[in-house]
Amino acid sequence: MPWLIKSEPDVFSIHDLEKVGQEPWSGVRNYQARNFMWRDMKVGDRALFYHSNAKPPGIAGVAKVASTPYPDPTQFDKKSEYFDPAATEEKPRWYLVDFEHVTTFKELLPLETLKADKTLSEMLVCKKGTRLSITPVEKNHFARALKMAGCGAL
DNA sequence: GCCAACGTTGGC
DNA sequence: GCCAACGTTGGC
Repeated sequence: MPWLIKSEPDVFSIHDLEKVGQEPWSGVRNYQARNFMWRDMKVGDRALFYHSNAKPPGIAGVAKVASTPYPDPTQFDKKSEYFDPAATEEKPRWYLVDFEHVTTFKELLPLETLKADKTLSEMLVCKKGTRLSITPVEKNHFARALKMAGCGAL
């Protein structure tokens, strides 16, 4: 199943992912988003990489799931901003997967463009008040986004 | 910087 | 288990 993952480019952008190649998607502290990673994501699944809180916001490229889920190590790290005192190694609360870089779009596909598109405006990320950092994406939306970004099939 | 949307927390 | 208060997200 295709996905959309959000990241603030000031914190971690598609270019950062391209540089490191692969990255543990740590810091997700929302149960719904966690459940997607923990329960529904499969190795090889593609994800649109969305730049949020950016000027302009939009889809910046594509990543793919590169690991099975495992406990987010930052929940055990007292020095991390993502530390969760309620989580233990025996009973972790937060899980993550690794993402691997697939493609950086030549040009960002802006939110404004998505909203103006009949098909893509149906995506959750286009709807008002969708704060979820990970959302499932319909196959045809995924394909349409790639097409609009000038990428063929990946 | 504003504020609407919405998830989480905690008192009861 | 309700719900008000609070915190965060994220576009504008």
